[in-house]
Amino acid sequence: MKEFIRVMKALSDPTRVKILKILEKRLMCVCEIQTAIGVAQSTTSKNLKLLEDAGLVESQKDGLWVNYTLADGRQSPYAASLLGNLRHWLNDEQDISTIMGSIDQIDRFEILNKN
Amino acid sequence: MKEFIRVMKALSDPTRVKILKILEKRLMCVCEIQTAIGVAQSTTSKNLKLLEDAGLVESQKDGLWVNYTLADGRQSPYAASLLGNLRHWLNDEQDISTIMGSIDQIDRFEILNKN
DNA sequence: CCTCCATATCGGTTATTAGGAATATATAGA
DNA sequence: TCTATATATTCCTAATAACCGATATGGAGG
Repeated sequence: MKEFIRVMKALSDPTRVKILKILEKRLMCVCEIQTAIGVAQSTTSKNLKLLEDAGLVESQKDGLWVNYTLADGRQSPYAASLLGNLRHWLNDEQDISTIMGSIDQIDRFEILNKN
Repeated sequence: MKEFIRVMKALSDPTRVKILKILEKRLMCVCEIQTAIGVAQSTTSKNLKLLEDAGLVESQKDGLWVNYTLADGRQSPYAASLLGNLRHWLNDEQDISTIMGSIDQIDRFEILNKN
């Protein structure tokens, strides 16, 4: 039950759903994701942690970067099923398609974090 | 997006998931559901409203009773898909199977609301 | 060792949510 | 019309969640 609830909770926030949708396109580091969805770095990081705990995304360190991808679904059947559904869902949403269209212009080497 | 989020939010609470699981067995009125899951009447009613707004359950008045059933899915494709998945999911959970096993002993004509 | 940079974590604030008790609504029956 | 009953709604409280700014962590390079 807890595992199921964790997945549903992770999916019940627009910011996190947006993250999952852009990761359908390609692997991204935290700062690229942050740029794409437009929230603070700490918020991005925390949301990614929630998604990872739910088995929806996976991370891999690469030097200073941490690259996130959609999970392969081995950790949670609920996550696997929902990730599959999400591929067809929400693609027509204005919100989502705008963000997904902007991804090609996002490049980690051009991102400077302003503090 | 809002529709999707509503469904996910509705599914991210154990009490509401329990309600959906017992409705897989049969149509039930509010007081039967309340008895099955063991929360206050107002809580039951409120959770049913959330489930109905998400397109996961439907209600029909029958005199004083209001009977709830799982929705047919016409209102929301997200709800339809998740309801389908839920049928196979969580059946082995201790929590769930106990509640589902108790349903046969619940009868609206034997329920007295103690205030 | 010192600094820079990407990411993670902490602290605090505000908004949302779940729950119960009490009250309101509506239907059925005397 | 009066009463009893099932459900919905309101009000309040406690717990949870989302967000940001600030700080901590840890790898890379000088």
